[in-house]
Amino acid sequence: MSAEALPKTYDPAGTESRWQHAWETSGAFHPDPSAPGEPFSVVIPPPNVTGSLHMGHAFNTALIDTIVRFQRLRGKNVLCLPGTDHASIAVQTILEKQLKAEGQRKEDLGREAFLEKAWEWKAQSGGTIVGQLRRLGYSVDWRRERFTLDAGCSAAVIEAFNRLHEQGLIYRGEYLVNWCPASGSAVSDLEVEMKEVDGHLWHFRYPLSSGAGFLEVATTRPETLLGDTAVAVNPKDSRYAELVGQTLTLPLVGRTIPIVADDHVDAEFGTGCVKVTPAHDPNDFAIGQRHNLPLITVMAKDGSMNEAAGPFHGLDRFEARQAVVAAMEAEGFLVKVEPYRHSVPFSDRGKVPVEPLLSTQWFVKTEPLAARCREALENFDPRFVPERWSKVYRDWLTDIRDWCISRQLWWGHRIPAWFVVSETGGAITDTTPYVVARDESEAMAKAESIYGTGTHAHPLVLEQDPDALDTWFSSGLWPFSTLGWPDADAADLARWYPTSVLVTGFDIIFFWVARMTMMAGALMSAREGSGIPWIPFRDVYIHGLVRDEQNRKMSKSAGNGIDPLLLIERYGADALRFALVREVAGAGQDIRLDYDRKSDTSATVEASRNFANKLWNATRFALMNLGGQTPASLGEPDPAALQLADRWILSRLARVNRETAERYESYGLGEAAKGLYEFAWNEVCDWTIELLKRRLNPGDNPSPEALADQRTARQVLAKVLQELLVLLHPLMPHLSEELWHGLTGEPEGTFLALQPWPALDGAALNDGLEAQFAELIEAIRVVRNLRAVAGLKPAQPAPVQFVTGRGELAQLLQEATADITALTRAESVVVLDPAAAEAARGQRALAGVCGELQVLLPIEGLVDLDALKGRLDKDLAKAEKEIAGLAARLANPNFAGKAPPEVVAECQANLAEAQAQAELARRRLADLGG
RNA sequence: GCGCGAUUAGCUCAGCGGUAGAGCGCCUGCCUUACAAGCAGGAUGUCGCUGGUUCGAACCCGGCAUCGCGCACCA
Repeated sequence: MSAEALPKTYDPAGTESRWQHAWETSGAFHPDPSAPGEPFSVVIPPPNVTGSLHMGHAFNTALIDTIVRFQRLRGKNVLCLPGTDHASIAVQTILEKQLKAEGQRKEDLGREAFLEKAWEWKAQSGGTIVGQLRRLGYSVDWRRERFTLDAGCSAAVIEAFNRLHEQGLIYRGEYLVNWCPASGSAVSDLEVEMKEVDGHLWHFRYPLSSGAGFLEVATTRPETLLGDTAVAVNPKDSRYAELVGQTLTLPLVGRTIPIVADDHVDAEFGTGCVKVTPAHDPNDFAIGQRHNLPLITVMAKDGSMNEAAGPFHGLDRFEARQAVVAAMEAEGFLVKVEPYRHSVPFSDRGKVPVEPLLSTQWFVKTEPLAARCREALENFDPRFVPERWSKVYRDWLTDIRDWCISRQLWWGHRIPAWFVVSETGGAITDTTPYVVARDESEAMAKAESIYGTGTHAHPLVLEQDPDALDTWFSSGLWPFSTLGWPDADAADLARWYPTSVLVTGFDIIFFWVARMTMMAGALMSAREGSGIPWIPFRDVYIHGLVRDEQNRKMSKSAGNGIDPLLLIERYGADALRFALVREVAGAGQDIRLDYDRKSDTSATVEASRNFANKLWNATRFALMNLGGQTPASLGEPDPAALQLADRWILSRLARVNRETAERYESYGLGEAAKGLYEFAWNEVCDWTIELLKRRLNPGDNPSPEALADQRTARQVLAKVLQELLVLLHPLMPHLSEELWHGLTGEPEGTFLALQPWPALDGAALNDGLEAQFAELIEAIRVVRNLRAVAGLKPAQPAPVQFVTGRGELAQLLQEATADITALTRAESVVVLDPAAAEAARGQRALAGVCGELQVLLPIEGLVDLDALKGRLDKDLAKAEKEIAGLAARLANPNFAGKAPPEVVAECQANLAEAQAQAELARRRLADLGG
């Protein structure tokens, strides 16, 4: 690319798609497991195929891609593996909704046709998502793309289920589960959300069987009284002590139920009597177990009342509630109704209250697995970043309940269990025997070994469990199923397991992180003897959520999501990525992305776009000034030829190189982004380029010295820019790739993405020089400020005088005279010692002080006296304020006595300087007055 | 109820023991041949409140307040 061909503003659209295409077709991110380099691997959290990606995914993507691109530059053998998740319940909900709109039910289609539709949906949604990920510039290996329901992942699920079952970690049984009537399936505890709702507390009287009165109970769910099998009181409650053991007659039903004593009951709450419905409430279930109470289920799986509900049979649970209350009132059992605000469990997906329902389901026995994970955590395995999330993880793994993994859904992994239905008259019942196997023939073999081969008239008949597995069961295998497990010899698995880091939001620590570690504990710990860790990732980097301008979590369901593509089209993928990463700071907090919904604009992303444009123009400047040369053809600058500004920026470059690498390495991504932004914009563009301009353009008939210096300036500019582009590449991959090619002239088949991280030039680091240069910058700023105060036109030259008694500073200014002239439009630059300045006293001049330096602009006749005085007054006030503070501190004997000597010394030095400043300002003011 | 986080400039957020910072916004002046998506200059804060530790606290410790989140949950 030539300088002339470069437009003045950066247009991301074409550039980004071109490099995305080039990277992918060249296989740049398709690693070879046998290639050299320390392995570094990440499996991406697979997005659900429920439509399209939102800003949260873009955020996650930006973070992961920054990390893996950095590691690639560091020479690691990097695998970043993409994929999507089948999201069993979510997708099925979507599809059923679609069917409903067409007046159909999934049963009308049948399982096979329904699954066909689901796969069609997957193809469409998955395609959209993959397109979005590509558009972000994700440097993943698309050739290894996976889907949780693909053949490999499915084989892994079957194997995992079998092994866990063999280990006794999976069992089937009848328990109270969270039943979602909307989706007609059991869900896990994690898929239940407690919501505060305004309800009622109904107080009912239950008559004692003896006829000697009543007990009063209160409930938020009157319909469940039909299934009551006891009333409980606290054993220490003297009011009811003698009633324990007696019985009541359950109203409407007429059943005789006992009064039991149980610690769970809070005597202080309400009347101290609790109706007990073991088949419809988890606490009551526990009470029922302790007291051997019968379980009476009064509700069907669709949320309606069943036969056991007698006259209420067929009513929906909420209709039944009203009907039961009415009946109770009619019979005189209703005491009162109070408004009552309480928590109700809702199904995450179905958006309806879940029903605790007795049901036969498959479970994972979690405690042994959780214990193993807790133990590993003692050794910081995995290591959470920020560390505080490890406590959240550990707490959840403590007192964990068994995990219900079966779902009455079609879309998902069908449970690899076969019922021997010939033993139970051809139907699957709760007592039908079953075998767990890898496939039907293995199941048959297993069944035959137990039940015999059957007879011709009564053959052994198997039927696979119709239910599917919880999606998170397969997601839990993701870090190893994607690498080839259960094939123990899989090259990818051998090379890249355990993965290096898992990057995900704190909202799925339980869903995913903990499930993955538990699954790995059961399935990968066999490798323990080999010395390879089984925990599926070394680090877990937890990030926050993207929130909208009103601080709400961005989500599709809330309708406040922002389509990342909208911002990408407007500002470019790099700008969006940079904006997202730059907002990340500190300890995994949420980030707020400002966004104007009316205009679809974002000031934050726009600022990043402007930064991209700044880099574009800096490179454009270089191309116009390197005389057609490249960094390689120019070569490294000769250290002996370097000027002050050269040595400064090279020192800064080396420091930024080191800092940036450290920040990328330690997940300080936001800091890395901010640091590079400041370095590039302020130090490279505002100072270095401005300082180099003069030397890059030596004018007509330049001297040999000027030509040599031009070459040095070109070398410095080329080196700084090229290195900066590498450091920025993880954050702005497309732009940096484009500019790097422009700068280096490398052919398309070579990629910045695969270059080595620039070696740290330790010799260039120079603290003293950087401090000195900061003084020079300050001096120039003071001059510019004085000019602005005086109202000088920018183009108008003015003489500049510096006064300082510090020889070293004087020498620095002397050396930089040409630079100062260029950057301050100085007519002349003179450096005086205080004695010489004394002789020149009385001249009309603008004066300013900075540190031990006095800056004078003697511009007779042009001076606005008031402005001049104002400036000096300001300087004086500032110095006096500082003097007051420092003097007070030093006057405190405790300070001198207890503070570290270097702090005291610094304080004294600062005081002396402030006093000198104040003195200078006073004398100048006096001069003006006279 | 238990736990976690936040509270700093108009906005979004850094800073986490030694005299308060950035970006955006705002004010002033500039189309200076890299960039007006820009350049130069400037203003802006009892660092939530309250005790304590310390020579010294935005920073450490105790309490309180407000907001947010997670877990648990009493019918």
